[in-house]
Amino acid sequence: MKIFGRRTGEGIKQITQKKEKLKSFLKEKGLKSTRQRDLIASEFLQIGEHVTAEELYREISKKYSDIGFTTVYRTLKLLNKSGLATERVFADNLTRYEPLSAEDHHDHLICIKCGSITEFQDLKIERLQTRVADEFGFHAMSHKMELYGYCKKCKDNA
Amino acid sequence: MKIFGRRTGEGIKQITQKKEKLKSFLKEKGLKSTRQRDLIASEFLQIGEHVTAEELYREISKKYSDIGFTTVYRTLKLLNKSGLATERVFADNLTRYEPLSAEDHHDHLICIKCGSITEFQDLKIERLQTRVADEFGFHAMSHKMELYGYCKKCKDNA
DNA sequence: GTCTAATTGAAAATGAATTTCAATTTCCTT
DNA sequence: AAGGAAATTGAAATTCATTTTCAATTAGAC
Ligand SMILES: [Mn+2]
Ligand SMILES: [Mn+2]
Ligand SMILES: [Zn+2]
Ligand SMILES: [Zn+2]
Repeated sequence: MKIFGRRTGEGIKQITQKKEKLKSFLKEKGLKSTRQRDLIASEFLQIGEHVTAEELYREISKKYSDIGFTTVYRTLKLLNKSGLATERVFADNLTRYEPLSAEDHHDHLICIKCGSITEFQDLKIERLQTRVADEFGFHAMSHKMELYGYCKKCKDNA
Repeated sequence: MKIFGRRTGEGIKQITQKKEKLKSFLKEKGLKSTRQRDLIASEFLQIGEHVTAEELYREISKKYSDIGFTTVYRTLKLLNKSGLATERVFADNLTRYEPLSAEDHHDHLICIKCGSITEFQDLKIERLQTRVADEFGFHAMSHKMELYGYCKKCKDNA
């Protein structure tokens, strides 16, 4: 099993690279590069966590009070379409976004006490999932797997 | 892997048994048995599928036009609390309910074309999930696993 | 610089889930 | 079998995240 460490915001070079990718995407689609999109993307990539539009908006507001919630919301949708972010909905039913590169599929452990989110990847499980699908003649395109419980910290403080 | 066939509504005896269980639950909690709760529970158990409150309400309305949506909604919550139903939220973000006995945990294959839902249970995967959790010092209480893709029928008709 | 189409932000709309409240019903007590 | 307290019901109102609308602004092609 490949263990993901805690997500730290990405390095400056990866951020620059991703922002280039966004620019290409925009040009390609006849969309425009704007100050807002640029700032929102930067902040989003820097945070690097699973954030809601609301959370990201509050963060951005501190520095740029002229950027509206709607634009943050729309930019996250855009990042999603461009492949730079994924939408995730966990048990609290809020839509969160996280930066994503094409390759790094992973699943989540979610603490029901403190809300912390840990990422993991387990190829054995992935293979078994494919096998299950096959047995039903089902062609799986994606999956969702989340484990809910108490994280190490919360378990120990109990 | 234990394969679940298509859910057919449950047998009359199991339904009766579950309705008894509901009655005990109500009495135990100081709640009341009512005509509405009885009819809603019956219909729900008979349908036996993953239904939304809205869907169940529409079904019930056909026979009993005096039963309101709110009561259906509240009764499903009640069935959930009493352990007779589980709440499930799939990718469409609607809350669905399905009859559940204490023992039969299972996960789902969901067709992104026709919406059909297939149930499966795979102990190997379950064990691996526990192992993943352990590696993180995480105490898993529950999990959610859904595979999205094309069911056999939709795949073949493509 | 001009022009057109895209973008922005505030406000309004949507829609599922939940709550409120007055009228009704259950069922425990006499 | 009444009486009465407490729970239930159904319609309507509310909540809350998400999404859409629209008039004003802006990007960027020419
Ligand atoms: Mn993640
Ligand atoms: Mn199921
Ligand atoms: Zn925790
Ligand atoms: Zn299908």
